[in-house]
Amino acid sequence: MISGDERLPLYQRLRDELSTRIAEQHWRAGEAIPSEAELAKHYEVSIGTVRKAIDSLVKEGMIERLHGKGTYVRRARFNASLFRFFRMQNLAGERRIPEGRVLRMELTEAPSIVISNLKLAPGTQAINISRLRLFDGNPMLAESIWLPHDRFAPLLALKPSEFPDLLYPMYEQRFGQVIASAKESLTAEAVGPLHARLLQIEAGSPVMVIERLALGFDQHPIEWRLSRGPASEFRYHVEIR
Amino acid sequence: MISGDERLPLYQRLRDELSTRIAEQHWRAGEAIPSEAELAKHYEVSIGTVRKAIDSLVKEGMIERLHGKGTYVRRARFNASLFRFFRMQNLAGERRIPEGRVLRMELTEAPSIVISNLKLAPGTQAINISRLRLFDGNPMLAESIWLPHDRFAPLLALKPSEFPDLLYPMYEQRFGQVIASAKESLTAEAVGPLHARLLQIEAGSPVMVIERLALGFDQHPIEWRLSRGPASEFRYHVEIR
DNA sequence: GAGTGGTCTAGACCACGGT
DNA sequence: CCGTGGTCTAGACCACTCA
Repeated sequence: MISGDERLPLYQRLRDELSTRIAEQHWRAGEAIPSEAELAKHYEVSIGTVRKAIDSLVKEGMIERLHGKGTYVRRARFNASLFRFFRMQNLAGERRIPEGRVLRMELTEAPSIVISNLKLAPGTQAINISRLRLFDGNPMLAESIWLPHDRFAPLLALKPSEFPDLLYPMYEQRFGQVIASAKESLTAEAVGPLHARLLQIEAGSPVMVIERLALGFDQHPIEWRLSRGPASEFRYHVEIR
Repeated sequence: MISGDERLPLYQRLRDELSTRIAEQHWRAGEAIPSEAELAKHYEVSIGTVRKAIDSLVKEGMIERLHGKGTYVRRARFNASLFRFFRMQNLAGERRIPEGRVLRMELTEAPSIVISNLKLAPGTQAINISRLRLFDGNPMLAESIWLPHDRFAPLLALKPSEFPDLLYPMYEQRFGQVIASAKESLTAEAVGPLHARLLQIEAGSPVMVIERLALGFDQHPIEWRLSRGPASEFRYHVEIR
């Protein structure tokens, strides 16, 4: 027996049910969910219906099938996504993780664009982190990261040197905040004096501007960041169908 | 009876079979393919297998299901894709088609980047079109379009004023070249003197550079174009999962 | 009402991963 | 060997479109 709107198809209600369970961390990231046969028996539906529900969750990237082993809740895997931006300069096409250097962190009143993106109440304070990403000591990206205070308060106790290069795994381990998807938007602009200095490029030269809103499984906003990098180092690829 | 590698699953061989038929224009764009029941009978497979094959073609965007009507071969619908780049400045979020003004067309030796993208033999000549796209008379995009001579030779007889605003429908109607997908890549740069003049912007201001390789159903390259537009007018959106 | 795609079932058999 | 997901079948019934 599955709850939910009776008018919806069974496999969709089952999809919602499983999706909710995963979002609630009933099954954790990296763990296997019950087998298809078990789910079919428990929810009293045919195995074909279970497969259809699971199919859609796989397509959404929430879970992962491993033939002969089971169906697993996916771990956050955003590490690679950032690399879509970087021009692969290394001959081997290496995917090195850029060094992350935190310049400043403060609790401050959130500007309106952060308020609306993180869905905060007007006048709320939020955590703002300024960070530089570097390859071989060369600045590649200047990031301004905004986090809601209520979910990330303990973060303020950290020293800049204690931040890891990749933040999302830390969000998951220390705060239980799993990034499931993100929306990005890209523009370019002539660099201003502040970022020209940070990125060590000539004032007025073109920079790519990347806005990213990172969301949890239940679509609630977790982090908003604005990044700038020298345009010459960026190339973004898309396939249109 | 379905041909193809016996080791591949049935539904995948059926997918390939249907895909080939569509690419060969056995069923034309806009027409319906046979019903699921008919296909199941003809190929002597169960209807579930037919549905799985059709599912994957739908996901690829080659065909489209219309409940109660049939399954149709998709028409090229690239008109909308270009708009992903434009900042919607109109309050209503209108999707107007920008005017296309052909500045120059010539048959000339293809540069190496065109050779490799269009898979031409070295030293081959190709058709090059310079075109400006405008909104309300304001230049938005300067395009340099490259086409293989063998497929598009009759195009050279056209006068600049005879070109339509949208080229892909013309490719389809006059040359039987259907654009099925495209690969794009985005960068930004400081504008050079030539494009500054064309786009009527200040020399050195940032422009978005969009490279697009347009492909047919069988993945052969049909058109390569390089477009530049003022960065302030562009915003590109992506969802990462 | 005839014909289409959409949902759902119950079960057989295969391919793969571990023990 | 067992348990997992992957393929495939044959058929019932529903929802939608159009004449």
